[in-house]
Amino acid sequence: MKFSGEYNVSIDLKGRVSIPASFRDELRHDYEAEGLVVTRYKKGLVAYPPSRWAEICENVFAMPAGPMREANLRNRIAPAKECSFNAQGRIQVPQSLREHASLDKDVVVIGMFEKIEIWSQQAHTLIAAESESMLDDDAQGQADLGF
Amino acid sequence: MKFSGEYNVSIDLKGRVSIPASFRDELRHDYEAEGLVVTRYKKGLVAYPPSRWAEICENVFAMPAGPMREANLRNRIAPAKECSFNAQGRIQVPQSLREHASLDKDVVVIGMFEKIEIWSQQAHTLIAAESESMLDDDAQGQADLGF
DNA sequence: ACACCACTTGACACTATTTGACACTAGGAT
DNA sequence: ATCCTAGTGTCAAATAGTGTCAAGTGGTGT
Repeated sequence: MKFSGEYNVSIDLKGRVSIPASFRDELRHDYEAEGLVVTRYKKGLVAYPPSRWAEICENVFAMPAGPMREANLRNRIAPAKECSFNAQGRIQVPQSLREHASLDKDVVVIGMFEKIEIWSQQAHTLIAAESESMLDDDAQGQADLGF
Repeated sequence: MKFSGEYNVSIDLKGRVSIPASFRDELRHDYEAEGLVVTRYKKGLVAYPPSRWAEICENVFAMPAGPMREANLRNRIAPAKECSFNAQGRIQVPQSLREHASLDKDVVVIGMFEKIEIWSQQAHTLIAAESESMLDDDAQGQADLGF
């Protein structure tokens, strides 16, 4: 049922991140993929099944030339790397992406249905707090949604 | 799979820049080239496989005489230099180009499909932050693209 | 509560790639 | 002619990435 759940995982000393088994199963069964395409996203990273990624690329390539297209190419498409799982279910995240997301030891991996987000624990705490206060401020919206 | 990925590389004390092995492989296999043509581009540099560069030159030469053609000749075609790899996979970037892009110690090399961009770390941080804030401000656009 | 099992993590050895260093060459200026 | 600077070729050290093993961890079912 798509990627979901929040996992604290660790990164080994060479920069490999363990991807939870449930996500790997999901990928194998629903996408027939043995890897993920990882790229920058805000102060963290996102990962997509390769087939999803191909669609996104199409969309970006189809944009009219201009600063928006440039920005997407430079900050999303260009830094992306396809990473495959090793025997233990880890992916090697390239150094530049690790640095971008300040991944050092503890990382949080979150299933977001179509995509998977990867954050440093600090960054995740921050963004989660931000989101929480947005929700707090919108009690009506929450109620309307049925929460 | 064309050039892609973002790499932090360093420049040696004589002005040679290491080109990532993956780009060199790509060049060898898809372009049968052992070097790159480097030229100015905004506040940084771009590098093209020689065969691509030849096409670009054709296009510029074919332009009708006028200030636009002049500008392209002066700022893109004229400063270009074909650089070949040394045994360690480095290219010697001419001084004038190094100065133009303020390359001193840490440089960022980015695969942009048909071309490769080369920035000083500072310049890249700047331009990436700019692009990121553009993307942030256009949440709808990002969603439409599938991100 | 216990034993079991699957998953995650740390570690290590090995390979590939990148980097710093140094000696050497060519060309320009004095 | 000689000095100085910029560039070249090459070596070897350092760093980064890969594959794999085995110990740890947490969850499951009985």
